[in-house]
Amino acid sequence: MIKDQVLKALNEVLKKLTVDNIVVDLQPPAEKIEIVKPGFINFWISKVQLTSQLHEYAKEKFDFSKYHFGPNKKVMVEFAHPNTLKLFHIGHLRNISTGETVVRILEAVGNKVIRSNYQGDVGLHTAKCLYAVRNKKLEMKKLKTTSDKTKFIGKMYTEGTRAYEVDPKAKEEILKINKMIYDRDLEIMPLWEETRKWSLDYFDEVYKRVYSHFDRLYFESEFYERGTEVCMQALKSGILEKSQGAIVFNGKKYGLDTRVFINSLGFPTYEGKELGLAEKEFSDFGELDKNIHCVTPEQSSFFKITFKVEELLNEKKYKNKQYHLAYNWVNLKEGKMSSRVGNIIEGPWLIDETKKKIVEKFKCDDETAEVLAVASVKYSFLKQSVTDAIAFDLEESIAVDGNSAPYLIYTYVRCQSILRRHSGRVPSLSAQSLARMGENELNLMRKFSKFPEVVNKAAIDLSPNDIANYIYDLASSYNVFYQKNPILKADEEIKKIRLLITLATANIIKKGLDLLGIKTVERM
RNA sequence: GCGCUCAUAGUUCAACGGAUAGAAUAGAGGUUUGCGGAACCUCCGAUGACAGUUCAAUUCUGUCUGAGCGCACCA
Repeated sequence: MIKDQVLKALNEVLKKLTVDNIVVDLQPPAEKIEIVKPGFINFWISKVQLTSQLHEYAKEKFDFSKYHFGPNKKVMVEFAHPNTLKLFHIGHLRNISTGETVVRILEAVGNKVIRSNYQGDVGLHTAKCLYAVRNKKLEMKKLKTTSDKTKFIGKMYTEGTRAYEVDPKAKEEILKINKMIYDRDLEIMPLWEETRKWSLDYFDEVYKRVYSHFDRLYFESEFYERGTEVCMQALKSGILEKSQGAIVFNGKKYGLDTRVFINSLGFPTYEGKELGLAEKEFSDFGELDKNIHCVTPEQSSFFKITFKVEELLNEKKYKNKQYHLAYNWVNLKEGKMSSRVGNIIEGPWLIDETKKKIVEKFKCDDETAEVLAVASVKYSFLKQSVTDAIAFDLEESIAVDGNSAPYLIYTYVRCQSILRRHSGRVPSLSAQSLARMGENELNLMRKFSKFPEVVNKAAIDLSPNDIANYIYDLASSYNVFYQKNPILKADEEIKKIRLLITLATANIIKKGLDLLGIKTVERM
């Protein structure tokens, strides 16, 4: 009974809409309006509107609506975060892919975005590695390439970690080295600096390979003095308190955990250093509306607390401006990666494997294979929600059909190929061609019109997978269209429409992939 | 013990209070020798359990089950 009444009511609404001529004023103008069970009014976008959009897209003009976090229109995205003397593994690869696309999406909706990267170059992990490196000066001299040096460091890190676990004497020694690094002891500094440089060179190669770069590299080693100072201030003003020889934040009254900022030896912990970092990040580039930290979810307690302390220190500067984008892990299907188990999958290695498979399957040249490999790997991460863990399967991640980057790029290349064959200019549509427009064409054009909405939603929700899923859906629809409708062999009026559609499809795929930080190729 | 995530076809993912729960992959079978078949089509197959809120629940709430993670001097 109620459902019937709803439909009746909607009919009244519809009548009213028509009577009041509201329909005429709709933007975009509606082609038709109809009532559908169980209670919807559907508005159909007019051909005129769709066609004008089609012309825009054919010219690569995309008008994304603006989205800002505040009046400065300025955002920092902090991502990548590899630690020196450790491997850049597939988790980092997901991180950097996510961070890079978030940057590009936020830029597309009108923000000035600063790319930053906070790297752990001090701490126990460095001490463990240097412990093993210390007596291998001769071996070090023989290492020439970045790749050799990286492998060497990886081996040393494993060795140091093992020694730390099984040999109490080694453990003691490593803790001593750790303190030496903090004290900038001249005995260890040259070694620390040299190996640190090796790591950073290696990271640079990776960044370049996946088309990322940073406006500022921050290092943990920069922040222990300033971090300590800020903690002391916070202690004075009662935000932090002393407890069992350490300086801590007591989170109880805020329903948060209690965490240590300065340990009982007087060293700042990760938390302590973070306060120094925040101060710097919020002043290096003027006023920020938002600082988005792209970091795994196990840090959520850590961020809740440091954000709280920062807010208590300076409400105006920090409140509601810090954001933890908890992108999730890449787990192996067999379980979690860990250096202890020795099942870490290195990022560049994964790209290499994918590349091999692409060369083998498609016989393409090295340059093309490289673009496709990076695209495949990035896309396999980005097509999923950032906040969900990925169950990583090597075979599947290097898959090149189905919902994959090669499929999207293939569709793009196919469009380009058609456009190349048609040497003439792609024309504008007349009223005559508008009349000849069929349902197949209109369906695709309706999909085009969603692109700006999707990008806007991706910006608001920080969800690049919306864009990935959208372009996949578009590519797939175009391929169906292509299968059923001849383009170059159609008669003149229809051919015009279909060429424009082909061009718009190619442009949207290219732009969409670009927002994901993925390159396209012209032939493959 | 307290807290935070998550649970959808065999598998990997979509669906952000609305319409017939979409894809990919795996499996089975196809595409009048057509602009790129790296494509396209058909079939097969799913909401962890029990309550509640709602005109309407995969979506919100509660309990349970299962998985992951975090809660004091690592990062």
